[in-house]
Amino acid sequence: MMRFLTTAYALFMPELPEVEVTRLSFADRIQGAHISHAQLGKPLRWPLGCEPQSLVDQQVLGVRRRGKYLLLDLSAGLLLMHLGMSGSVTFSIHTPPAGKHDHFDLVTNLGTLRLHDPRRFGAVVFAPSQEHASAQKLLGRLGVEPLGDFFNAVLFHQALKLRKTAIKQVLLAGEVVVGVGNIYASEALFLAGIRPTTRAMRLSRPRSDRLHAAICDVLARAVAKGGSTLKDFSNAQGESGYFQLEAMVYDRAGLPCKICSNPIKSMRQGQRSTFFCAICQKP
DNA sequence: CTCGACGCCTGGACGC
DNA sequence: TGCGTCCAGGCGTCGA
Repeated sequence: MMRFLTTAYALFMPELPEVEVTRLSFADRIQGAHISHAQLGKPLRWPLGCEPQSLVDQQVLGVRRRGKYLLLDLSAGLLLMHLGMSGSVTFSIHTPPAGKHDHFDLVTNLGTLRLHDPRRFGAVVFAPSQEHASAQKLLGRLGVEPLGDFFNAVLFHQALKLRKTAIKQVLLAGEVVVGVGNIYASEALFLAGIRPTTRAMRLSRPRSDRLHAAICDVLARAVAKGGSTLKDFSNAQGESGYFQLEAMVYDRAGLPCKICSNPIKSMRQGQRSTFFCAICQKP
């Protein structure tokens, strides 16, 4: 994790907590703003879905989050933003010239919302409404919010019983629960003592309960930590600091487990790196 | 239907 | 120094 903390903030992988903290960093300040200009840079993951000009004169009614999507409610539609794996968003009174990796500006009377994304896996998509096909294509299959009221142990276990795939893949797929990316999936499974390769349907109710609790715990702690990071940045013009909990297993291959000292193992699952402790995490 | 593989994109690490 | 190669990954898409 230190490697990430010492490298460029822009290469930090935004998972749900980072997106939520980003939202918190500007949601209040942009509410009610009138859009005066919208500008695209290089192509992002998906096309905007409208001419930037058609965003002008709309009002920003509020900012919500669904999974890793930021949802800006506009007076005539919905603007979906995704940070991909290298994106960051700032909301600032000032509008400095766009840099090499600044690919979207939403200029309003209250400030400029800017997406900075070196790898351009991120996206900004406009949909006439949340129910519109262009929005539902992205939001329609998302699972429950892990920090919301509907993420409960009973339903979680029921959903897992229907999946034959490895539990880590199920978490990453986002169809049962959203927002758990590659880092927090490894971390939550470690906290729950579950081997990432264990098939979801094989998890007993008690183990499923432990995973449910671990997901809630790791994400809530990360949001809290991000919130405190945010406070430190609040005198700046809304830069959202990236942050991460100190990892127990992620990116620690070969290093001693912080619980049992056995070397952390790494493997590939579905083209993704997975880290686990073979002693602390049972199949 | 489910499941796994692929590709998009760039910067940093690393080898020669 | 400079170049080539590999790697990181969210998630839609495609093929089996």
